[in-house]
Amino acid sequence: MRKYDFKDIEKKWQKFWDDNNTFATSKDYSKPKFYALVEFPYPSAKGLHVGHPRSYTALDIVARKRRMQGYNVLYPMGWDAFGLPTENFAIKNHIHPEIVTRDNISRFKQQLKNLGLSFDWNREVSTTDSSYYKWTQWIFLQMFKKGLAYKKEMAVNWCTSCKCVLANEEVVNGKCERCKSDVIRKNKSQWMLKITEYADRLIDDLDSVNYINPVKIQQKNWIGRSYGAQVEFNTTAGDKLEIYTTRPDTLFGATYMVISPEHPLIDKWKDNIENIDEILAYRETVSKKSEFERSEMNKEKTGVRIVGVNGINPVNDKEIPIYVSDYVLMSYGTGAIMAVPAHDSRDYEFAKKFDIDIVEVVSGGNIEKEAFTDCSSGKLINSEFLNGLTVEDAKMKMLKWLEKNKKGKAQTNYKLRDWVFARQRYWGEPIPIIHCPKCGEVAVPENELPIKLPNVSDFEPTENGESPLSKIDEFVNVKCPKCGCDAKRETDTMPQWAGSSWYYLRYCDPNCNDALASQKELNYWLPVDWYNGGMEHTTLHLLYSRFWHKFLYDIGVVSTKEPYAKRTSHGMILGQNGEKMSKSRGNVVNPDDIVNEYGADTIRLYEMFMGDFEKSAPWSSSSIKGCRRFLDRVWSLQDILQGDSIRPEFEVSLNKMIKKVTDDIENMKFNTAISSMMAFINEVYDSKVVTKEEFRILIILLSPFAPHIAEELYEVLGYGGYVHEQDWPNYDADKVKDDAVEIVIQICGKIKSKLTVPVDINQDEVIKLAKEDEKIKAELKEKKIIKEIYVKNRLLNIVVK
RNA sequence: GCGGGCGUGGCGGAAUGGCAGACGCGCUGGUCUUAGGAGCCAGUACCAUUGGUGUAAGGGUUCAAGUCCCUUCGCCCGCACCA
Repeated sequence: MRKYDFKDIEKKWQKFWDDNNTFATSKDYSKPKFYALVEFPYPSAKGLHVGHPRSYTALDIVARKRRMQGYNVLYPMGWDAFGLPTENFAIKNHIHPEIVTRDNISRFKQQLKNLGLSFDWNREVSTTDSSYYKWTQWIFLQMFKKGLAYKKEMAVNWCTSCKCVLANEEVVNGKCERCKSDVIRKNKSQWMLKITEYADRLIDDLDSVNYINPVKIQQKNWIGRSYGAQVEFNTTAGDKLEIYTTRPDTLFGATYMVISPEHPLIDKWKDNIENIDEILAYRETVSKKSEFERSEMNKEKTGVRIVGVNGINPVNDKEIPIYVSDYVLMSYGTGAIMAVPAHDSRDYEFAKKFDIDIVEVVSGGNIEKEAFTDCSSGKLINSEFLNGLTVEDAKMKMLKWLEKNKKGKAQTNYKLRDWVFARQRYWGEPIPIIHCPKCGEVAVPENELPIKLPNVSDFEPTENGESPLSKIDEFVNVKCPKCGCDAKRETDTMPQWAGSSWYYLRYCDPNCNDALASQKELNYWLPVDWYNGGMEHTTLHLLYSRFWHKFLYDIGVVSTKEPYAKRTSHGMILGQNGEKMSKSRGNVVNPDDIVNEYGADTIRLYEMFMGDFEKSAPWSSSSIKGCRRFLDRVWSLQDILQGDSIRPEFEVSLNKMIKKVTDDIENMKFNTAISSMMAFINEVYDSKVVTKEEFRILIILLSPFAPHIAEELYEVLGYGGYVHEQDWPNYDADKVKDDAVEIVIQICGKIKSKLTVPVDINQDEVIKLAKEDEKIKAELKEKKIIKEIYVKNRLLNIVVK
């Protein structure tokens, strides 16, 4: 037998698959389809991370298995290639981002090919190709036409280093998610997408998809729907002050009000407010705090009472003070609240500090000590017509009262904000809009798409924060498509999330010229059957792409309400020391090195074996040797090959292995699938023989995990054909059971003895046999049997006194 | 603070409420070898003498709990005053 030369073997089969287009998606639409999707990578200059293959190998295994089970499988790959790091790299090194992107893609592609992943490379897409972003722009135009894309002057998150607007989601602890620089607030007119219009559907339709639970929960929390009431309070200044509350039942307990420092009524009341200087000074201090400081400050509440204007509680006409405090946000609800210190912990803290009345209106807590916020127990008190009701009933009754007396109405609010959809950068999709002095914002005619990025040498952001595109006159100056007069092109570009919001649609028909993909292909392939990706994309990419899909559904482009039928998530791979891999920690593992030293099959196997797929796991350079050793042992089975058919005494373990591997792949329990194959070959080695058919089944089961060695062995052993063409083995349900089983005999739940009995024997026989057992006899002596519990093929528990 | 998850040998991790520690790493001993950082074989939770104890700690449900319920502690992730 020749040595297991993984380098030759892997090179040989990778070339074979490439030359023969082995994994090209079939056009045979009569077959059942299976669309497997993994998040396409951002091709950074750093190259592939060992985390990438974890996700890609997992669905590669599923895809390969499904092909062998007769499905028409689409398993594509592409590049999410617009984005800041490439642009910053380009600026620093004076290389055009297009060239940087091209080089990075070719490196990534080679690295992926070295892993033997069965992607259909004929369907490769890149978000930076103009034939691709033509359709990104097209989707934007459809949103613009439906009023979902709009411009708005607003305070935006401004990264001082990137010189760029960030979405709320991209700001982490007041710092830019990418470069960690300070983020400040800046007023700017920005393109926005009205994702809030889809908030309800983005929550409610989660019921129709098979996502792992944490993903559903995170999406729901992010959207943050709450049901409550909008209530009008009169003020002594005459103006009405609107507040939002989720606890209309506690209105009788409202002892003061709070408005946000940015609230416009402050300016209106300038002349009524006796301490206006103090209020404006407070507003000034607050505005100077960065978002980060503001959240750091949340230990101690601050605020100032407005002297000269009071609010009037609509339910009892009592005058109550109004405060200004930064614990109320202008961006949520109405920017004003009624404060019920007895039943809200923030209001409680504030009231204690400013010595404001605390009126208990729900019994059951101890308001001397803390706010009572529990809604499930307690009855209303001190609340006139609500007294004695539960919180739920009181809410309903108060809502009716408010509506009847025209003091308020039911109102649903969301934490979700509209999506800031513009970046003042070069390396992104140009927004296809023209600003005309007469017609305003005008859509670029669809036949002029794509609006290509002009090829320039200077892509540094401008000092005033405008996009570098604004410096290019021939790009900027155009005629208005409507009236023909001189107009200017929009120079902002789209955020990185744009291209990744619909890439799974393009894979269905990547070369389509007259639509983002043809109806026929979309109808056949949608929805994605299984989408795996990281938890870090749950609130950004996943939400955005669901939003775009729903919009495309509404305008008739796609026929499913949801893009992804199933969403799973892989855990992170940590460094050897259990910390996140990073250059600064010096714990980065380069997949190329592992492929070189151990081979692609070994790294694939190891990443699937290292632990629970959904949990993070530290890299171990010694554990990986065990996986390599296993492949060596599989290879060496050739030494003990003897005989043809499956030996009768191996029927059971073979069928058990088939069942285990088959089921475990579907449940993403790749680690135990592999361990069952390890256990099988250990058993085979103990018998010193493997037969041709036993070996063949093992090779087929192993092939999705370690495809190169499997192809090679299949060929070398002369089974005929290729392993990837074989049918996935079925197990025989009758043969996954042993003839005899070992049954545990317990006395009062403690194991006292074990019996080997024929499978499926009945309770009476087991009890009879147990009572003949010497150890059990001794245990039962002078004891009274109270109860006998028999679990078939497992145990007998005798309870005695 | 809120939401989610987790806590099992020296390590990664297995266990439809039914034999805790599968499988792998590491370690120990043996074997083959000029050699072994290769291979193969055996052993490997803890305490002790038959036997007993063990799944973060404590309590509960059950004939039976790593698994279900309650309390506490610790770690990880997400969100940060969302009224």
